[in-house]
Amino acid sequence: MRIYNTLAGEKEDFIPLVKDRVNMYVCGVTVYDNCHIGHARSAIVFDVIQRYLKYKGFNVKFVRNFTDIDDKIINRAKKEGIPWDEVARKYTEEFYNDMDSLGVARADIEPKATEHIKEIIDIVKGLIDKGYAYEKDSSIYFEVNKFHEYGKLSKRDKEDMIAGARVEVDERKKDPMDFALWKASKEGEPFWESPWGKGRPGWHIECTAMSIKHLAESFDIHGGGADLIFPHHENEIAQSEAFTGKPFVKYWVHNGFITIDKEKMSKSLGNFFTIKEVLDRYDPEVVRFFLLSTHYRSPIEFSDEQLKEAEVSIDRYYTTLIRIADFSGNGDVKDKTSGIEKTFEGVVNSFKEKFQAAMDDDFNTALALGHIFELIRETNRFLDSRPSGQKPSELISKAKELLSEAGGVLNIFRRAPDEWQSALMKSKKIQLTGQDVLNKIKEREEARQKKDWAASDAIRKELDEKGIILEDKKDGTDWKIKVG
RNA sequence: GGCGGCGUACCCAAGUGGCUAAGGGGGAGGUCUGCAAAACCUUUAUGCAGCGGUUCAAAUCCGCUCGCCGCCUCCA
Repeated sequence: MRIYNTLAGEKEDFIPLVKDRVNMYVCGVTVYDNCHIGHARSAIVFDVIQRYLKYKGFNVKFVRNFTDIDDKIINRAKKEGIPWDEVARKYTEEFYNDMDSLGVARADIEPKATEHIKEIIDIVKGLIDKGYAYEKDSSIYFEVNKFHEYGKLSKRDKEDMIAGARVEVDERKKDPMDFALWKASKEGEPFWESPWGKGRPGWHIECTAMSIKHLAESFDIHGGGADLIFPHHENEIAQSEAFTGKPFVKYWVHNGFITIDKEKMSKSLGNFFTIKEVLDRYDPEVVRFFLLSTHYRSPIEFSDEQLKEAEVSIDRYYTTLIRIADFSGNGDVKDKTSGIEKTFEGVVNSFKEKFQAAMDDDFNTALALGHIFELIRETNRFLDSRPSGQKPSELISKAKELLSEAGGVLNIFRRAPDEWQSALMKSKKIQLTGQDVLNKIKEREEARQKKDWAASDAIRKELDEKGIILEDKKDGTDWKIKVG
């Protein structure tokens, strides 16, 4: 297995610190507002990574934190006129609502910053004792100059950054690059007692405290969005390695951004969609599929067109499932082994290997989906050849299992076709009920018996305009939701 | 200004030295059908931003040019 390691700047063989075990920490969200679709990408990417590692047989311990104390939370509380911890509680709940919809599994441990104040204070104390941190006006700062490897993750040196002239000037710091480990609280702000007076933790220190506590001083994978590389993860490395004297993380994994008109989706630009807004129009599985159809490190352009394509793709899967269910095994081709069967057998037998090879190569979900659709196409092709006998039945059920297994890793393709149809009715806000449609089908069938094609086609057209497609089959007429 | 990434068909998107450049969507033609839909078949990049170079061999490595984006500030 190979993983792109931001620290190394290239793909590396994945060798966990302890054989067969993976300790993994992913930066979660700051709970001050509803999540947007960019948060969904990060959550889904690491959800799939976590699922795949478990699928491969690793004993995975997955930690994803909540930042529940921060300037943004305090500001939000002021704005809404409610207590800061009420803001955190509310948006933690919203986070769960969104992530549950999207099929993002709960992490094994989901720690909160405010539940680790003691651990944070201990680490800050330790850093002061070791000479890496200093106090100024009851706040504690990490002295970046003392940590000589500073910049090794983001690949830059201090001079470059200062030349950027965008470093915030804070008179209390010895050096503009120094960052706060502990912030003295201002009047009216939330605080915890500390050896330096009333204050609260800085942003970066919580991840050091929580990852060390729940995983170890050194662990395997640390993930998050690419925008966390600097300063957040760079600072985590500095304070963690200064504190423990050990390498902090072996593999740093970062997901790319979602863009709108080629620009990064972000709160400050205002060009974002919340998860709730998107889920109002598309089924969660569609969103998930869309996000997995591009490699996790590449930017992905958010667009209706692409979401509709994802919807069509998923529908193709469920349509094939229906065809498989309809397969009787009593085709009229008595033939032993056709060329089509040989091809199908080959695709079935090589699928798992190809799927795993794709996922083993830095979690290439886009390639994995390509293999999935090759299998779907071959399954349809084989079904079209109307095979009969036991071997075809076995091959088809094996194909079905393989699709289901791969879908399980990506956490898509988990429903029955009729559940998918119901979900589409909801997301497309179709007003008709199933019974309405059946009545129309019956009416049309009567017209068809009389060979009144005009009346028959009028009904088809009427339903089509309402988003319903009719499919005439040998033993009756089926209907489905129009996708795309 | 510093650092980094990207540019593959009409659209999306894999592919980072070597069989005929995955897969999906769209278009065109066809099979099937009362007509459709679905499915399948054929077709849609002698070429991977451009120009040079390395190599027996490059979309893939190197150099330059053009274009786009990100990070350097809270940010998934």
